[in-house]
Amino acid sequence: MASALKTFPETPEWQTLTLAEREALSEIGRQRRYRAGELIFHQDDECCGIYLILEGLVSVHKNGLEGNMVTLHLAREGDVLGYRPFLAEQHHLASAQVVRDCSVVFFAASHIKKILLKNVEFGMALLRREARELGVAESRFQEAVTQHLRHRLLNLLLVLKKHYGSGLPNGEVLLDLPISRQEMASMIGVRVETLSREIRHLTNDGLVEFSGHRAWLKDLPRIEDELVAKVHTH
Amino acid sequence: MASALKTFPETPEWQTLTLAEREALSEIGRQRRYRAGELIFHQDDECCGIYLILEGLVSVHKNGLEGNMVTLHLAREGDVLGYRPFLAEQHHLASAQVVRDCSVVFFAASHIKKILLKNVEFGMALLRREARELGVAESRFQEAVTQHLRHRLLNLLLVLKKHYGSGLPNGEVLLDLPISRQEMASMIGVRVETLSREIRHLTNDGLVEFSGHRAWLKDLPRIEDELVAKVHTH
DNA sequence: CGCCAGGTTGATTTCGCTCAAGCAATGTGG
DNA sequence: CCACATTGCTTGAGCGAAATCAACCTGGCG
Repeated sequence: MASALKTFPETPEWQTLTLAEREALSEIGRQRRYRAGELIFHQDDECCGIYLILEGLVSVHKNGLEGNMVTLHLAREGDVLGYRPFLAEQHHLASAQVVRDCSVVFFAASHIKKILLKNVEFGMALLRREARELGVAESRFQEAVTQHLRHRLLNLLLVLKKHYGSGLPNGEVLLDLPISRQEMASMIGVRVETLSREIRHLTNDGLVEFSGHRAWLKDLPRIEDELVAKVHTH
Repeated sequence: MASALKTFPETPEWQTLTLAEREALSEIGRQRRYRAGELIFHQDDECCGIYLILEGLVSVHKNGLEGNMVTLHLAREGDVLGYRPFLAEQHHLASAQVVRDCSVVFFAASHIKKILLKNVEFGMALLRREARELGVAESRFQEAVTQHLRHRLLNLLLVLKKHYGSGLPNGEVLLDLPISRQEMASMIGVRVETLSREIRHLTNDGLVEFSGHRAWLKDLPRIEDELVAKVHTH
């Protein structure tokens, strides 16, 4: 299965691998496809290895005890799933559900561990990656607890802009949202209805415009202003 | 400064160190004392190394743009501060403020990095530690966003119980709270007044009793029940 | 003794949730 | 092709939880 060889993404972690290691991984990686809606793994499942997404989109979410769900990540082409429980030697603490059809390669934990023990650079890269992820998680906690919905939504839009936004000639930005309102809501920890209302408010304020899964950021400077200055002009 | 040698805590990370490495660290570790209220490092400072707490208590908190503060950790004897920014190669994203007088050893980043590159087991232990921390952070986000104050407060009390609780003969638990209401409130992301009220509610329900910095968990079974079953009997 | 920080309480407001309905787009079976 | 479900999104009314603002304790401590 040499085809997988050239598919390793250009991330710091994979770049630390030697040619031999890449070839070995290509041999043992099990590739398969998932359709939208399928679960790649489920919360509380044992973690048997990691998943490299070659193509598609996956949402990683966490369920509370009474069905309360929160989305932790959107994982796309080039992203790796399940490395946290693998490194923590824990069961999965979240579920991975396919949003758009996926092609995924699975690497068994034992193989990755072997590389980790031999290739110090690989471990260092993972340490860095994890540490940054932890920083993001802590910021998100801070934001969830201190910031209003409006702020969190604007923030989410800017995050989505990175991957799904394209600049228009007039300076506005077009977002091709890959996810439903439900998913958006659960990323910032609110109900769908509340999200819907807040979108209306932003629209009324002339900051954005929504139509289905398309969104325009009409006034990027003002959006960014609000996020840093937090000047409420109501 | 061989005195520091025997002070390495019995955590998985330090246990991976060889005798030679411990001795080397003891040589280069700079020990000093901090008084309550002092800052060990400040958000946005450059991260120059890590801090091992030999004694005392430190609160790690993060400030938003408009003075909104959230407490991320309480670090005690044996805990390490600043390893996240060190591994992430970022500036500090939080401040560390002394709650109770501390004795702290500082290790410069370059020395730790040297060990990391030589001792794979040390790196693996850190990977595991970080990954678990990340799991905690994600759970906290989930909890902050989906759970009510009451739930979060009960949870906090059980967390504090681990280090500051002592069982009484009658089955109750006595907590010697090391922190102020302000600090408690900022750990669960609410205002002090709101915390105060919730404490009263819990007291009225016969679950706890508070007096200054002492708290009794009067009915542990019911507290634990509420946390898993989430049966609201109001 | 008065001061002051930390803590509590009360009144009011605001934000987001719940419950319920409506609506548009899509699918499905007769 | 139409009648009818289904699904995703929006809107409204009312409610409840926590924030805000303000006053008031309380216990150390100079």
